[in-house]
Amino acid sequence: MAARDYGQYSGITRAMELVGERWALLIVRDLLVGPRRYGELAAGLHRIPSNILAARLKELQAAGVIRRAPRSRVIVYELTPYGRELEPVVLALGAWGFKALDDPRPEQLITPESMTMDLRSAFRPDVALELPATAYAARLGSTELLIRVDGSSLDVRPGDGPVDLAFSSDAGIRHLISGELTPQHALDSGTIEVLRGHEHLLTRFATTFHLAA
Amino acid sequence: MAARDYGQYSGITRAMELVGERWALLIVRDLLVGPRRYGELAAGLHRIPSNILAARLKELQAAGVIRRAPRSRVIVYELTPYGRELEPVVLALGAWGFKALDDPRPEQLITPESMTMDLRSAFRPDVALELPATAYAARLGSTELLIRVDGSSLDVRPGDGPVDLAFSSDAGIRHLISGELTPQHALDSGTIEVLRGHEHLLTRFATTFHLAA
DNA sequence: CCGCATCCCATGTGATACTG
DNA sequence: CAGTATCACATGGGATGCGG
Repeated sequence: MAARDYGQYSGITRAMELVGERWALLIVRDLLVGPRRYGELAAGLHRIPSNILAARLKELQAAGVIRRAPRSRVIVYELTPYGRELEPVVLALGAWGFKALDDPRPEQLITPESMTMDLRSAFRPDVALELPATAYAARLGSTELLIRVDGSSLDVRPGDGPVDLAFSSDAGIRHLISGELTPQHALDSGTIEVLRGHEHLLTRFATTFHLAA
Repeated sequence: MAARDYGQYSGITRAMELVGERWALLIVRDLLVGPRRYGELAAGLHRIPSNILAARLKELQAAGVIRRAPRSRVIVYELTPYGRELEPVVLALGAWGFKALDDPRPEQLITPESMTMDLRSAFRPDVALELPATAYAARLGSTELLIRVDGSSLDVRPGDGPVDLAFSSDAGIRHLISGELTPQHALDSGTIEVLRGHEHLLTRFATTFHLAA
């Protein structure tokens, strides 16, 4: 149960002891989107065995990363302030791993939480600041997200609504975000289909969410 | 041998599949300091079993994170350009874990590589830019580092030399870096002993290397 | 000697079943 | 719904061997 230690006294080894075990940072990732119940975490990480989820939740509590909060008679897990300080770590990992994505295999799912954090990883606040506030609705597979960019702030949540640009896409959208695919090519190839709004807003999207190689 | 996957299509899960296994990011950390031979890696990560080190090196090569390079008739491992892009991840993890350090246990070692990366984690380029170029020599336990700050750039390497301030310290230096301890208190309590140079340069050190809580 | 490979055992993980 | 219990198995840890 105790996190095996590395026999070194350093910041990185300490971090690995606290959140380095399998699944731990994915739990943190999902909790960065918002507080979640046990069942919601299990659903978002659909391959995690329940005993492992239970074990990780205990370890992360002991490490001071998460806490159980009673919200209106149900138990939810949420990050502590210290746990929330893992956001730069998760975003950096997401940005790095995003570039190594290849075509999705059929059994690989996209959850609202994972897609939200991927968008946060790719978000460029400095670029967004120069652009007018814009709302997007994006659909990948079965997950629909409402993406609101206003100044340098980003808000992502599940669902749909009145937006400036609504589009659906397949996983090829990663090439748009990495700059390997122009918005026009993404449209021509059918990777992205605009449902509502002006196509030219896709360029704004691609500059707002961008991970250079 | 194949990294077990998480069944999700996202940047973070991809990253965890590539570098999420035990010891992997510590190997990356040490290689961020510079190319290393097999034996040097094994020495720097003194608790790693040799079979695990060999397995990780193969996996990291397959992942495109590291490569074997022949240097003057010996084999060294070094990061690929893509592997070097893990630096923000390692620094963020180091900065986060550093704050969770408590007193070192007797079996915990400080290696030149771990200390170098901890210093890089705490380095404030924007602060350093406003200060005159300064060279420090720091000793913690048996590791001696020569730390050169010039403008916004930082150079750390093992050894000693002519510096503006030379000091030795125990692990209590973490309180100086986190701001819980003033330079004066660090000196008074014996946590830090100035060997050469002016004591007031310790304040400069503490503002250059700082991790706010 | 360095750079691994092999062996064996302890531990962590995964799948499933089960309970308050 | 929120976990526990159980058991088979994969991985990690430590010692040792071995070829170039």
